[in-house]
Amino acid sequence: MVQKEAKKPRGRPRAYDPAQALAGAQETFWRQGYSATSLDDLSEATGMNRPSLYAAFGDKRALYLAAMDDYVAAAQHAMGETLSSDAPLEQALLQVCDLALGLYFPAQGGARGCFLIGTSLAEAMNDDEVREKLHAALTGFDDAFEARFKRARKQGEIAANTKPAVLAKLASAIIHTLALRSRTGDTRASLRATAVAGIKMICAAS
Amino acid sequence: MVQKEAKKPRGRPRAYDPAQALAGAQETFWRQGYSATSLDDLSEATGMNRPSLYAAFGDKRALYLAAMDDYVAAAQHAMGETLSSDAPLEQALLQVCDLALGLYFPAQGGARGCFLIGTSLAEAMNDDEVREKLHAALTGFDDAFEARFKRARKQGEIAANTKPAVLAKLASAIIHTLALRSRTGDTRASLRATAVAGIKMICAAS
DNA sequence: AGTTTTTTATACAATATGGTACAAAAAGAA
DNA sequence: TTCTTTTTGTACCATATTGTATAAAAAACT
Repeated sequence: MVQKEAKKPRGRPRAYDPAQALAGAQETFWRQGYSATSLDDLSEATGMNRPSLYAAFGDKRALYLAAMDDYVAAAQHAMGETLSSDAPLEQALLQVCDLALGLYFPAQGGARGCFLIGTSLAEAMNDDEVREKLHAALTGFDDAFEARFKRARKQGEIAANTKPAVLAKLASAIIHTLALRSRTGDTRASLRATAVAGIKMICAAS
Repeated sequence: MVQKEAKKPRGRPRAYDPAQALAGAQETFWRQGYSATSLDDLSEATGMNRPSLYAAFGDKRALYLAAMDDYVAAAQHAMGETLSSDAPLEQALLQVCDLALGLYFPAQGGARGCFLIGTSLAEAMNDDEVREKLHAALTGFDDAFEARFKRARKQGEIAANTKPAVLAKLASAIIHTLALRSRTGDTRASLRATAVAGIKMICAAS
């Protein structure tokens, strides 16, 4: 246990939970996009009033960047966990796709696609930091796939003359098409079928 | 010739060219996104003042929808032309990717990615008509690929037991990853390499 | 109890934004 | 020339939006 309630802070206690507030803001950005989300929307989604929002996260842009970081960190972690399992390559890749589909099709509230691709892509041209963060995130996913393909090659799951970096880009392309299409009205089942076909092709070609 | 200047209209002549104005508005939406583009931006980009904009296109949303239609029609047309050539499958697919890359990396002004994926995806959650248009556009690209794969199967370019609809989705996935990544800072050369690898894999697996 | 510290809640200011009214301008028609 | 038609240009309105000032509230500290 990591020292819970180590010491009560001095002033009036916060009326919100920071992590929960960030999650609420993230959800709102996710659904509406960055520019189309107002501070009133964020205030309502977080349960925080305007001055508290500013004190806790800074301005709207800083809050969005924090939401990006949160999303990327969670996705990276989950992906890393999944790909580091002992499952065979094809199965592991499909598990990553299912992980993604789980994010894109939440249990309640209707399809929402990928937070990054759905919202950051539009802002990437207006904000260099957003673009760089997005680029770094996509590259990070590539790297995770590449590491798994390297292991697969070493373990003889795929041919020795295959290129892990290239296979990783193609695996990412599958994720990208899921990320897009899940936000446009495609069904989860149809996307999973595409993912299965893509993964089979990648593994068969290796 | 299709009767040029058939008859001069009655009132004061327009100070703008409608097609050129639409192109200017499209470029602005493309770079900044829908929500982040103001009427002042559009007024400057088109060279039209506000009332003329409204008279010609309706409100901001109608102008954006017109820009979507214009983009989709042009893309569909170019893709159809390219895929209807006598070029072998692999070459034709690569030509489509080069077509896309040409759009995503204009001769001047820096990379901008795909208009649809870069801007419509963010609005798709706020506007059903945008989402449906986007979905129809992506499906249209799928269909164009599928038609070419069907021809390839009939002509013996690919195996008889392949599924054109599935291959089309995977070809679209290649386009999608190019559309995304070109907006995040990837180089055109690196994306073309990914496209080549993806197309080879699709054709090899068939 | 009184002081200090931190957060909350309300209100407000400055600007940005979407959209429109209205008169002047530029053309053809009579 | 005079009238009609259509577009332009400016100004304007109502609202939305971002960001902040200020005082009350809620806690710990002395």
